[in-house]
Amino acid sequence: MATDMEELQADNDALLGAEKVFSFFRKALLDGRLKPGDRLLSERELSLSLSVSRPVLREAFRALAMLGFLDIRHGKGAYVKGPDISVLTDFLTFSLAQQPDILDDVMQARIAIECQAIRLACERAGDADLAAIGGRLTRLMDTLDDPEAGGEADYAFHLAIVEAGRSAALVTLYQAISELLKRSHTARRQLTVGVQGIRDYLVDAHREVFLSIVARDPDAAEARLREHFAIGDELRRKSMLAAYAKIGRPDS
Amino acid sequence: MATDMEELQADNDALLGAEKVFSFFRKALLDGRLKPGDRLLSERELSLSLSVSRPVLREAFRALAMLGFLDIRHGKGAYVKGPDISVLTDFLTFSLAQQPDILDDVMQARIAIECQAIRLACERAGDADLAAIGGRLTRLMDTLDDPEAGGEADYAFHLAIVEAGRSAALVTLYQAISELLKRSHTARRQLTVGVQGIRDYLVDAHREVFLSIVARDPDAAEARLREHFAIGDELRRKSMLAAYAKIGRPDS
DNA sequence: TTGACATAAGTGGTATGACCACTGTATGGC
DNA sequence: GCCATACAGTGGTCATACCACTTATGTCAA
Repeated sequence: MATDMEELQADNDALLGAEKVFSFFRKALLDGRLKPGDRLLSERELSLSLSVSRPVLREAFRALAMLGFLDIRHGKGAYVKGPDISVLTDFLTFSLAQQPDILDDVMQARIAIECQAIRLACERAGDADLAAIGGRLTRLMDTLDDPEAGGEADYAFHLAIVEAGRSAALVTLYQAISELLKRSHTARRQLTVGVQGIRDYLVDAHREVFLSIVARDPDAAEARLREHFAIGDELRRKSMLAAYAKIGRPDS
Repeated sequence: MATDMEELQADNDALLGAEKVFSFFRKALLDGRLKPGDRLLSERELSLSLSVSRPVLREAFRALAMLGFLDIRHGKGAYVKGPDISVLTDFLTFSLAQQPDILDDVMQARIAIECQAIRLACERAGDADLAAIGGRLTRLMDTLDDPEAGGEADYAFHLAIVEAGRSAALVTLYQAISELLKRSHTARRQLTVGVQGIRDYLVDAHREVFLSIVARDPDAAEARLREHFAIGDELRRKSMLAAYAKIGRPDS
Protein backbone atom coordinates (compact mmCIF):
# COMPACT_ATOMS: atom_id res chain seq x y z
CA MET A 1 0.00 0.00 0.00
CA ALA A 2 2.72 2.36 0.97
CA THR A 3 4.95 1.85 -2.01
CA ASP A 4 3.93 2.89 -5.45
CA MET A 5 3.60 1.07 -8.68
CA GLU A 6 7.23 1.19 -9.70
CA GLU A 7 7.82 -2.49 -9.13
CA LEU A 8 4.57 -3.69 -10.59
CA GLN A 9 6.22 -5.04 -13.67
CA ALA A 10 8.86 -6.79 -11.65
CA ASP A 11 7.90 -10.24 -10.51
CA ASN A 12 11.62 -10.75 -10.51
CA ASP A 13 13.89 -11.45 -7.60
CA ALA A 14 15.07 -7.89 -7.17
CA LEU A 15 12.78 -7.39 -4.20
CA LEU A 16 13.68 -7.74 -0.57
CA GLY A 17 12.07 -10.89 0.74
CA ALA A 18 8.85 -9.88 2.38
CA GLU A 19 8.31 -7.20 -0.24
CA LYS A 20 7.93 -9.96 -2.78
CA VAL A 21 5.01 -11.33 -0.83
CA PHE A 22 3.35 -7.95 -0.45
CA SER A 23 3.90 -7.23 -4.12
CA PHE A 24 2.41 -10.55 -5.13
CA PHE A 25 -0.57 -10.04 -2.85
CA ARG A 26 -1.24 -6.50 -4.02
CA LYS A 27 -1.05 -7.42 -7.67
CA ALA A 28 -3.18 -10.53 -7.28
CA LEU A 29 -5.77 -8.47 -5.48
CA LEU A 30 -5.82 -5.67 -8.01
CA ASP A 31 -6.11 -7.77 -11.17
CA GLY A 32 -8.78 -9.94 -9.63
CA ARG A 33 -6.84 -13.18 -9.29
CA LEU A 34 -7.65 -13.01 -5.58
CA LYS A 35 -11.05 -12.10 -4.27
CA PRO A 36 -12.26 -11.91 -0.68
CA GLY A 37 -13.14 -15.38 0.50
CA ASP A 38 -10.52 -17.12 -1.62
CA ARG A 39 -8.16 -19.51 0.02
CA LEU A 40 -4.46 -18.95 -0.54
CA LEU A 41 -1.95 -21.65 -1.27
CA SER A 42 -0.43 -23.22 1.81
CA GLU A 43 2.54 -21.49 3.37
CA ARG A 44 4.91 -24.18 2.17
CA GLU A 45 3.70 -24.10 -1.44
CA LEU A 46 3.52 -20.34 -1.64
CA SER A 47 6.93 -19.84 -0.09
CA LEU A 48 8.34 -22.21 -2.67
CA SER A 49 6.46 -20.53 -5.48
CA LEU A 50 7.68 -17.06 -4.49
CA SER A 51 11.15 -18.39 -3.67
CA VAL A 52 11.22 -17.03 -0.18
CA SER A 53 11.62 -18.98 3.02
CA ARG A 54 8.61 -19.91 5.08
CA PRO A 55 9.49 -17.65 8.02
CA VAL A 56 9.69 -14.65 5.70
CA LEU A 57 6.38 -15.54 4.13
CA ARG A 58 4.89 -15.93 7.57
CA GLU A 59 6.11 -12.48 8.59
CA ALA A 60 4.31 -11.01 5.62
CA PHE A 61 1.21 -13.10 6.30
CA ARG A 62 1.11 -12.00 9.91
CA ALA A 63 1.42 -8.38 8.90
CA LEU A 64 -1.35 -8.72 6.34
CA ALA A 65 -3.52 -10.45 8.92
CA MET A 66 -2.81 -7.60 11.31
CA LEU A 67 -4.01 -5.16 8.69
CA GLY A 68 -7.15 -7.18 8.22
CA PHE A 69 -6.49 -8.43 4.70
CA LEU A 70 -5.97 -12.05 5.67
CA ASP A 71 -7.80 -14.40 7.95
CA ILE A 72 -5.43 -17.14 9.03
CA ARG A 73 -7.04 -20.23 10.54
CA HIS A 74 -5.00 -22.89 12.24
CA GLY A 75 -5.18 -26.17 10.40
CA LYS A 76 -7.26 -24.78 7.56
CA GLY A 77 -5.38 -22.12 5.68
CA ALA A 78 -5.24 -18.42 4.93
CA TYR A 79 -8.28 -16.70 3.47
CA VAL A 80 -8.54 -13.31 1.81
CA LYS A 81 -10.64 -10.86 3.75
CA GLY A 82 -12.10 -7.68 2.38
CA PRO A 83 -10.80 -4.50 3.96
CA ASP A 84 -12.01 -4.44 7.52
CA ILE A 85 -12.88 -1.21 9.25
CA SER A 86 -12.14 -2.67 12.66
CA VAL A 87 -8.44 -2.26 11.97
CA LEU A 88 -9.03 1.38 11.32
CA THR A 89 -11.06 1.59 14.51
CA ASP A 90 -8.34 -0.03 16.57
CA PHE A 91 -5.69 2.17 15.09
CA LEU A 92 -7.64 5.36 15.59
CA THR A 93 -8.58 4.36 19.10
CA PHE A 94 -4.98 3.65 19.94
CA SER A 95 -3.62 6.77 18.25
CA LEU A 96 -6.11 9.14 19.77
CA ALA A 97 -6.10 7.43 23.14
CA GLN A 98 -2.68 8.94 23.79
CA GLN A 99 -4.17 12.37 24.24
CA PRO A 100 -6.10 13.42 27.33
CA ASP A 101 -9.72 14.53 27.05
CA ILE A 102 -10.05 12.65 23.79
CA LEU A 103 -13.49 11.42 24.75
CA ASP A 104 -14.63 15.03 24.76
CA ASP A 105 -12.89 15.90 21.56
CA VAL A 106 -14.18 12.92 19.65
CA MET A 107 -17.58 14.46 20.25
CA GLN A 108 -16.63 17.15 17.73
CA ALA A 109 -16.05 14.51 15.09
CA ARG A 110 -19.35 12.92 15.96
CA ILE A 111 -21.21 16.20 15.61
CA ALA A 112 -19.52 16.86 12.31
CA ILE A 113 -20.39 13.53 10.78
CA GLU A 114 -23.92 13.29 12.11
CA CYS A 115 -24.90 16.81 11.13
CA GLN A 116 -23.86 16.23 7.56
CA ALA A 117 -25.30 12.73 7.47
CA ILE A 118 -28.67 13.87 8.73
CA ARG A 119 -28.84 16.40 5.93
CA LEU A 120 -28.18 13.68 3.42
CA ALA A 121 -30.63 11.40 5.18
CA CYS A 122 -33.37 13.94 4.64
CA GLU A 123 -32.76 13.69 0.92
CA ARG A 124 -31.76 10.11 0.45
CA ALA A 125 -33.37 7.98 3.17
CA GLY A 126 -35.73 5.27 1.95
CA ASP A 127 -38.58 3.66 3.84
CA ALA A 128 -36.30 0.93 5.13
CA ASP A 129 -33.91 3.52 6.52
CA LEU A 130 -36.69 5.36 8.29
CA ALA A 131 -38.07 2.12 9.67
CA ALA A 132 -34.61 1.25 10.99
CA ILE A 133 -34.28 4.56 12.77
CA GLY A 134 -37.79 4.18 14.20
CA GLY A 135 -36.95 0.73 15.48
CA ARG A 136 -33.85 1.99 17.23
CA LEU A 137 -35.96 4.74 18.78
CA THR A 138 -38.27 2.14 20.28
CA ARG A 139 -35.32 0.19 21.58
CA LEU A 140 -33.97 3.39 23.09
CA MET A 141 -37.21 3.98 24.99
CA ASP A 142 -37.12 0.44 26.36
CA THR A 143 -33.65 0.76 27.84
CA LEU A 144 -33.86 4.10 29.57
CA ASP A 145 -32.97 2.76 33.01
CA ASP A 146 -29.96 0.71 32.03
CA PRO A 147 -26.82 2.80 31.42
CA GLU A 148 -25.15 -0.04 29.56
CA ALA A 149 -27.96 -1.09 27.21
CA GLY A 150 -29.19 2.48 27.04
CA GLY A 151 -25.85 3.72 25.85
CA GLU A 152 -25.74 1.08 23.16
CA ALA A 153 -29.28 1.85 22.04
CA ASP A 154 -28.36 5.51 21.87
CA TYR A 155 -25.37 4.71 19.73
CA ALA A 156 -27.44 2.42 17.50
CA PHE A 157 -30.01 5.16 16.93
CA HIS A 158 -27.44 7.67 15.80
CA LEU A 159 -25.65 5.09 13.68
CA ALA A 160 -28.91 4.40 11.88
CA ILE A 161 -29.15 8.09 11.01
CA VAL A 162 -25.65 8.10 9.61
CA GLU A 163 -26.38 5.00 7.56
CA ALA A 164 -29.55 6.61 6.25
CA GLY A 165 -27.36 9.30 4.72
CA ARG A 166 -26.06 6.63 2.34
CA SER A 167 -22.55 8.02 2.18
CA ALA A 168 -19.92 5.31 2.35
CA ALA A 169 -17.27 7.79 3.44
CA LEU A 170 -19.32 9.14 6.33
CA VAL A 171 -20.32 5.67 7.49
CA THR A 172 -16.72 4.51 7.35
CA LEU A 173 -15.45 7.43 9.39
CA TYR A 174 -18.27 7.03 11.87
CA GLN A 175 -17.45 3.37 12.32
CA ALA A 176 -13.81 4.28 12.68
CA ILE A 177 -14.55 6.29 15.79
CA SER A 178 -17.31 3.95 16.92
CA GLU A 179 -15.28 2.41 19.72
CA LEU A 180 -14.59 5.78 21.27
CA LEU A 181 -18.18 6.83 20.65
CA LYS A 182 -19.60 3.86 22.51
CA ARG A 183 -17.44 4.60 25.50
CA SER A 184 -18.53 8.19 25.35
CA HIS A 185 -22.19 7.17 25.18
CA THR A 186 -22.13 4.93 28.23
CA ALA A 187 -19.96 7.37 30.15
CA ARG A 188 -22.50 10.11 29.56
CA ARG A 189 -25.39 7.88 30.49
CA GLN A 190 -23.76 6.95 33.75
CA LEU A 191 -23.25 10.59 34.58
CA THR A 192 -26.74 11.73 33.75
CA VAL A 193 -28.76 8.71 34.84
CA GLY A 194 -29.98 10.41 37.99
CA VAL A 195 -30.84 13.78 36.52
CA GLN A 196 -34.36 15.07 37.01
CA GLY A 197 -36.53 14.55 33.94
CA ILE A 198 -33.76 12.96 31.93
CA ARG A 199 -35.95 10.12 30.70
CA ASP A 200 -38.55 12.40 29.18
CA TYR A 201 -35.90 14.58 27.65
CA LEU A 202 -34.10 11.69 26.00
CA VAL A 203 -37.27 10.37 24.44
CA ASP A 204 -38.49 13.75 23.25
CA ALA A 205 -35.17 14.86 21.83
CA HIS A 206 -34.60 11.72 19.83
CA ARG A 207 -38.18 11.62 18.63
CA GLU A 208 -38.00 15.17 17.38
CA VAL A 209 -34.83 14.43 15.48
CA PHE A 210 -36.47 11.40 13.96
CA LEU A 211 -39.59 13.33 12.95
CA SER A 212 -37.49 16.00 11.29
CA ILE A 213 -35.96 13.38 9.06
CA VAL A 214 -39.36 11.96 8.23
CA ALA A 215 -40.44 15.48 7.32
CA ARG A 216 -37.35 15.68 5.10
CA ASP A 217 -36.35 19.09 6.39
CA PRO A 218 -32.53 19.26 6.43
CA ASP A 219 -32.19 22.60 8.21
CA ALA A 220 -34.66 21.67 10.93
CA ALA A 221 -33.13 18.25 11.36
CA GLU A 222 -29.62 19.58 11.76
CA ALA A 223 -30.85 22.26 14.14
CA ARG A 224 -32.63 19.68 16.29
CA LEU A 225 -29.56 17.52 16.33
CA ARG A 226 -27.27 20.37 17.31
CA GLU A 227 -29.69 21.33 20.02
CA HIS A 228 -29.67 17.74 21.25
CA PHE A 229 -25.90 17.77 21.44
CA ALA A 230 -25.81 21.13 23.17
CA ILE A 231 -28.33 20.11 25.81
CA GLY A 232 -26.53 16.82 26.35
CA ASP A 233 -23.36 18.76 26.93
CA GLU A 234 -25.10 21.03 29.39
CA LEU A 235 -26.61 18.13 31.32
CA ARG A 236 -23.27 16.44 31.47
CA ARG A 237 -21.59 19.55 32.85
CA LYS A 238 -24.19 20.02 35.54
CA SER A 239 -23.96 16.39 36.54
CA MET A 240 -20.22 16.64 36.86
CA LEU A 241 -20.53 19.72 39.00
CA ALA A 242 -23.08 17.97 41.19
CA ALA A 243 -20.83 14.96 41.49
CA TYR A 244 -17.86 17.05 42.55
CA ALA A 245 -20.00 18.93 45.04
CA LYS A 246 -21.08 15.65 46.56
CA ILE A 247 -17.52 14.51 46.89
CA GLY A 248 -16.66 17.67 48.75
CA ARG A 249 -19.31 17.08 51.40
CA PRO A 250 -19.72 14.14 53.74
CA ASP A 251 -21.91 11.66 51.92
CA SER A 252 -24.29 10.81 54.72
CA MET B 1 -4.81 -3.35 20.17
CA ALA B 2 -7.54 -5.66 19.05
CA THR B 3 -7.88 -7.55 22.29
CA ASP B 4 -8.99 -5.95 25.46
CA MET B 5 -7.39 -5.58 28.80
CA GLU B 6 -8.21 -9.02 30.15
CA GLU B 7 -4.70 -10.27 29.88
CA LEU B 8 -3.02 -7.16 31.13
CA GLN B 9 -2.22 -8.74 34.43
CA ALA B 10 -0.86 -11.81 32.76
CA ASP B 11 2.76 -11.55 31.84
CA ASN B 12 2.63 -15.30 32.17
CA ASP B 13 3.00 -17.84 29.44
CA ALA B 14 -0.70 -18.36 28.81
CA LEU B 15 -0.57 -16.26 25.67
CA LEU B 16 -0.15 -17.55 22.13
CA GLY B 17 3.30 -16.60 20.98
CA ALA B 18 2.98 -13.42 19.01
CA GLU B 19 0.30 -12.18 21.38
CA LYS B 20 2.91 -12.10 24.09
CA VAL B 21 4.94 -9.67 22.04
CA PHE B 22 1.96 -7.45 21.29
CA SER B 23 0.91 -7.55 24.92
CA PHE B 24 4.38 -6.60 26.07
CA PHE B 25 4.58 -3.78 23.56
CA ARG B 26 1.15 -2.41 24.40
CA LYS B 27 1.81 -2.47 28.12
CA ALA B 28 5.25 -0.94 27.81
CA LEU B 29 3.82 1.86 25.72
CA LEU B 30 0.91 2.55 28.01
CA ASP B 31 2.83 2.72 31.27
CA GLY B 32 5.56 4.81 29.74
CA ARG B 33 8.41 2.32 29.78
CA LEU B 34 8.62 2.84 26.04
CA LYS B 35 8.44 6.22 24.42
CA PRO B 36 8.69 7.16 20.75
CA GLY B 37 12.35 7.30 19.81
CA ASP B 38 13.43 4.61 22.23
CA ARG B 39 15.45 1.71 20.96
CA LEU B 40 14.16 -1.76 21.72
CA LEU B 41 16.29 -4.65 22.84
CA SER B 42 17.78 -6.70 20.05
CA GLU B 43 15.64 -9.43 18.56
CA ARG B 44 17.75 -12.11 20.15
CA GLU B 45 17.63 -10.61 23.62
CA LEU B 46 13.95 -9.75 23.52
CA SER B 47 12.94 -13.14 22.18
CA LEU B 48 14.83 -14.72 25.04
CA SER B 49 13.34 -12.34 27.55
CA LEU B 50 9.77 -12.99 26.37
CA SER B 51 10.49 -16.70 25.89
CA VAL B 52 9.39 -16.80 22.30
CA SER B 53 11.44 -17.84 19.32
CA ARG B 54 13.06 -15.25 17.16
CA PRO B 55 10.88 -15.92 14.09
CA VAL B 56 7.75 -15.36 16.15
CA LEU B 57 9.14 -12.16 17.54
CA ARG B 58 10.07 -11.06 14.05
CA GLU B 59 6.54 -11.72 12.81
CA ALA B 60 5.20 -9.46 15.52
CA PHE B 61 7.86 -6.83 14.79
CA ARG B 62 7.06 -6.85 11.11
CA ALA B 63 3.36 -6.44 11.85
CA LEU B 64 4.03 -3.55 14.22
CA ALA B 65 6.30 -1.93 11.65
CA MET B 66 3.54 -2.33 9.07
CA LEU B 67 1.19 -0.50 11.40
CA GLY B 68 3.73 2.26 11.83
CA PHE B 69 4.57 1.68 15.47
CA LEU B 70 8.11 0.46 14.84
CA ASP B 71 10.93 1.65 12.67
CA ILE B 72 13.27 -1.25 11.98
CA ARG B 73 16.70 -0.37 10.66
CA HIS B 74 19.05 -2.98 9.35
CA GLY B 75 22.17 -3.28 11.45
CA LYS B 76 20.99 -0.75 14.03
CA GLY B 77 17.88 -1.94 15.77
CA ALA B 78 14.18 -1.36 16.19
CA TYR B 79 12.95 2.06 17.29
CA VAL B 80 9.57 3.05 18.64
CA LYS B 81 7.67 5.38 16.35
CA GLY B 82 4.75 7.49 17.40
CA PRO B 83 1.45 6.61 15.77
CA ASP B 84 1.66 7.66 12.15
CA ILE B 85 -1.41 8.94 10.39
CA SER B 86 -0.06 7.96 7.00
CA VAL B 87 -0.89 4.34 7.75
CA LEU B 88 -4.44 5.37 8.39
CA THR B 89 -4.45 7.38 5.19
CA ASP B 90 -3.13 4.48 3.15
CA PHE B 91 -5.62 2.11 4.62
CA LEU B 92 -8.57 4.39 4.12
CA THR B 93 -7.49 5.18 0.59
CA PHE B 94 -7.21 1.50 -0.20
CA SER B 95 -10.46 0.56 1.51
CA LEU B 96 -12.53 3.29 -0.05
CA ALA B 97 -10.84 3.08 -3.42
CA GLN B 98 -12.68 -0.17 -4.07
CA GLN B 99 -15.95 1.67 -4.54
CA PRO B 100 -16.78 3.70 -7.63
CA ASP B 101 -17.54 7.41 -7.35
CA ILE B 102 -15.65 7.54 -4.08
CA LEU B 103 -14.06 10.82 -5.06
CA ASP B 104 -17.52 12.34 -5.08
CA ASP B 105 -18.59 10.70 -1.88
CA VAL B 106 -15.48 11.70 0.03
CA MET B 107 -16.69 15.23 -0.56
CA GLN B 108 -19.45 14.55 1.94
CA ALA B 109 -16.90 13.71 4.59
CA ARG B 110 -14.98 16.83 3.71
CA ILE B 111 -18.06 19.03 4.06
CA ALA B 112 -18.90 17.41 7.36
CA ILE B 113 -15.49 17.93 8.90
CA GLU B 114 -14.89 21.43 7.57
CA CYS B 115 -18.31 22.75 8.53
CA GLN B 116 -17.85 21.66 12.11
CA ALA B 117 -14.21 22.73 12.21
CA ILE B 118 -15.01 26.21 10.94
CA ARG B 119 -17.53 26.63 13.75
CA LEU B 120 -14.88 25.68 16.26
CA ALA B 121 -12.38 27.90 14.51
CA CYS B 122 -14.63 30.89 15.05
CA GLU B 123 -14.46 30.26 18.77
CA ARG B 124 -10.99 28.92 19.26
CA ALA B 125 -8.71 30.29 16.55
CA GLY B 126 -5.79 32.35 17.79
CA ASP B 127 -3.91 35.03 15.90
CA ALA B 128 -1.41 32.50 14.62
CA ASP B 129 -4.20 30.37 13.21
CA LEU B 130 -5.75 33.32 11.44
CA ALA B 131 -2.40 34.37 10.07
CA ALA B 132 -1.86 30.85 8.75
CA ILE B 133 -5.19 30.86 6.96
CA GLY B 134 -4.45 34.30 5.55
CA GLY B 135 -1.10 33.12 4.28
CA ARG B 136 -2.67 30.19 2.51
CA LEU B 137 -5.17 32.55 0.95
CA THR B 138 -2.35 34.59 -0.54
CA ARG B 139 -0.69 31.48 -1.84
CA LEU B 140 -4.01 30.46 -3.37
CA MET B 141 -4.25 33.73 -5.24
CA ASP B 142 -0.75 33.29 -6.61
CA THR B 143 -1.42 29.88 -8.09
CA LEU B 144 -4.70 30.42 -9.84
CA ASP B 145 -3.45 29.40 -13.25
CA ASP B 146 -1.70 26.20 -12.27
CA PRO B 147 -4.10 23.30 -11.69
CA GLU B 148 -1.42 21.36 -9.80
CA ALA B 149 -0.13 24.04 -7.46
CA GLY B 150 -3.55 25.62 -7.30
CA GLY B 151 -5.12 22.40 -6.12
CA GLU B 152 -2.51 22.05 -3.43
CA ALA B 153 -2.95 25.64 -2.30
CA ASP B 154 -6.68 25.08 -2.14
CA TYR B 155 -6.18 22.02 0.00
CA ALA B 156 -3.73 23.84 2.23
CA PHE B 157 -6.19 26.67 2.79
CA HIS B 158 -8.95 24.36 3.91
CA LEU B 159 -6.57 22.33 6.03
CA ALA B 160 -5.55 25.50 7.85
CA ILE B 161 -9.19 26.11 8.70
CA VAL B 162 -9.57 22.62 10.10
CA GLU B 163 -6.43 23.04 12.15
CA ALA B 164 -7.70 26.35 13.46
CA GLY B 165 -10.61 24.43 14.96
CA ARG B 166 -8.10 22.90 17.37
CA SER B 167 -9.80 19.55 17.51
CA ALA B 168 -7.36 16.67 17.33
CA ALA B 169 -10.09 14.27 16.26
CA LEU B 170 -11.22 16.44 13.36
CA VAL B 171 -7.67 17.08 12.20
CA THR B 172 -6.87 13.39 12.33
CA LEU B 173 -9.90 12.42 10.30
CA TYR B 174 -9.20 15.17 7.82
CA GLN B 175 -5.65 13.99 7.37
CA ALA B 176 -6.91 10.45 7.02
CA ILE B 177 -8.86 11.39 3.92
CA SER B 178 -6.25 13.89 2.78
CA GLU B 179 -4.90 11.70 -0.01
CA LEU B 180 -8.33 11.35 -1.56
CA LEU B 181 -9.01 15.03 -0.96
CA LYS B 182 -5.91 16.15 -2.79
CA ARG B 183 -6.86 14.08 -5.79
CA SER B 184 -10.33 15.53 -5.64
CA HIS B 185 -8.94 19.07 -5.48
CA THR B 186 -6.72 18.80 -8.52
CA ALA B 187 -9.37 16.89 -10.45
CA ARG B 188 -11.82 19.70 -9.86
CA ARG B 189 -9.31 22.37 -10.76
CA GLN B 190 -8.52 20.66 -14.04
CA LEU B 191 -12.20 20.53 -14.90
CA THR B 192 -12.98 24.12 -14.05
CA VAL B 193 -9.76 25.80 -15.12
CA GLY B 194 -11.32 27.21 -18.28
CA VAL B 195 -14.58 28.40 -16.84
CA GLN B 196 -15.51 32.05 -17.32
CA GLY B 197 -14.82 34.13 -14.23
CA ILE B 198 -13.52 31.21 -12.23
CA ARG B 199 -10.48 33.12 -11.01
CA ASP B 200 -12.49 35.92 -9.47
CA TYR B 201 -14.93 33.50 -7.96
CA LEU B 202 -12.24 31.41 -6.30
CA VAL B 203 -10.61 34.44 -4.71
CA ASP B 204 -13.85 35.98 -3.54
CA ALA B 205 -15.31 32.78 -2.14
CA HIS B 206 -12.24 31.90 -0.13
CA ARG B 207 -11.79 35.43 1.11
CA GLU B 208 -15.35 35.63 2.32
CA VAL B 209 -14.93 32.39 4.21
CA PHE B 210 -11.76 33.74 5.75
CA LEU B 211 -13.38 37.02 6.75
CA SER B 212 -16.26 35.19 8.41
CA ILE B 213 -13.80 33.41 10.65
CA VAL B 214 -12.05 36.65 11.47
CA ALA B 215 -15.46 38.07 12.37
CA ARG B 216 -15.98 35.00 14.58
CA ASP B 217 -19.46 34.35 13.29
CA PRO B 218 -20.00 30.56 13.24
CA ASP B 219 -23.34 30.55 11.45
CA ALA B 220 -22.17 32.92 8.75
CA ALA B 221 -18.92 31.07 8.33
CA GLU B 222 -20.60 27.71 7.91
CA ALA B 223 -23.14 29.20 5.53
CA ARG B 224 -20.39 30.73 3.37
CA LEU B 225 -18.53 27.47 3.35
CA ARG B 226 -21.60 25.45 2.36
CA GLU B 227 -22.29 27.96 -0.37
CA HIS B 228 -18.73 27.59 -1.57
CA PHE B 229 -19.13 23.84 -1.78
CA ALA B 230 -22.48 24.09 -3.52
CA ILE B 231 -21.19 26.51 -6.14
CA GLY B 232 -18.11 24.40 -6.68
CA ASP B 233 -20.35 21.44 -7.29
CA GLU B 234 -22.42 23.42 -9.73
CA LEU B 235 -19.37 24.64 -11.64
CA ARG B 236 -18.03 21.15 -11.83
CA ARG B 237 -21.28 19.83 -13.23
CA LYS B 238 -21.47 22.49 -15.87
CA SER B 239 -17.87 21.89 -16.88
CA MET B 240 -18.48 18.21 -17.27
CA LEU B 241 -21.51 18.88 -19.42
CA ALA B 242 -19.52 21.30 -21.55
CA ALA B 243 -16.72 18.78 -21.91
CA TYR B 244 -19.09 16.10 -23.05
CA ALA B 245 -20.76 18.48 -25.49
CA LYS B 246 -17.37 19.32 -26.97
CA ILE B 247 -16.59 15.66 -27.47
CA GLY B 248 -19.83 15.22 -29.36
CA ARG B 249 -18.94 17.92 -31.88
CA PRO B 250 -15.99 18.15 -34.28
CA ASP B 251 -13.29 20.15 -32.45
CA SER B 252 -12.24 22.48 -35.24
C1' DT C 1 -26.06 -50.97 6.86
C1' DT C 2 -24.78 -47.55 9.83
C1' DG C 3 -22.79 -45.34 13.41
C1' DA C 4 -18.69 -43.98 16.10
C1' DC C 5 -14.05 -44.12 16.60
C1' DA C 6 -9.18 -44.27 15.00
C1' DT C 7 -5.96 -42.95 11.72
C1' DA C 8 -3.49 -40.21 8.44
C1' DA C 9 -2.67 -36.26 5.58
C1' DG C 10 -2.50 -31.40 5.21
C1' DT C 11 -2.43 -27.13 7.41
C1' DG C 12 -0.72 -23.35 10.42
C1' DG C 13 2.38 -22.53 14.89
C1' DT C 14 6.80 -22.77 17.00
C1' DA C 15 11.57 -23.67 17.82
C1' DT C 16 16.54 -24.04 16.69
C1' DG C 17 20.81 -23.12 14.58
C1' DA C 18 23.32 -21.38 11.07
C1' DC C 19 24.72 -18.01 7.85
C1' DC C 20 24.51 -13.41 5.23
C1' DA C 21 24.37 -8.21 5.03
C1' DC C 22 24.65 -3.88 7.17
C1' DT C 23 26.35 -0.61 10.86
C1' DG C 24 29.26 1.37 14.15
C1' DT C 25 33.35 1.07 16.74
C1' DA C 26 37.80 -0.23 17.99
C1' DT C 27 42.25 -1.49 16.81
C1' DG C 28 46.01 -1.76 14.07
C1' DG C 29 49.47 0.13 10.84
C1' DC C 30 50.96 4.09 8.35
C1' DG D 1 47.19 12.03 13.98
C1' DC D 2 44.85 9.64 10.35
C1' DC D 3 43.11 6.21 7.65
C1' DA D 4 41.99 1.46 6.76
C1' DT D 5 41.01 -2.84 8.30
C1' DA D 6 38.91 -6.07 11.56
C1' DC D 7 35.47 -7.11 14.77
C1' DA D 8 31.25 -7.27 17.33
C1' DG D 9 26.43 -6.39 17.31
C1' DT D 10 22.36 -5.86 14.74
C1' DG D 11 18.58 -7.12 11.52
C1' DG D 12 17.58 -10.41 7.25
C1' DT D 13 17.21 -14.95 5.52
C1' DC D 14 17.17 -19.77 5.31
C1' DA D 15 16.51 -24.97 6.22
C1' DT D 16 14.79 -28.28 9.10
C1' DA D 17 12.40 -30.40 12.48
C1' DC D 18 8.61 -30.88 15.41
C1' DC D 19 3.96 -29.63 17.64
C1' DA D 20 -1.16 -28.61 17.35
C1' DC D 21 -5.30 -28.26 14.93
C1' DT D 22 -8.63 -29.60 11.19
C1' DT D 23 -10.50 -32.60 8.04
C1' DA D 24 -11.39 -36.57 5.49
C1' DT D 25 -10.88 -41.15 5.14
C1' DG D 26 -11.22 -45.58 6.51
C1' DT D 27 -12.02 -49.19 9.75
C1' DC D 28 -14.37 -51.68 13.10
C1' DA D 29 -18.26 -52.79 15.90
C1' DA D 30 -23.20 -52.64 16.80
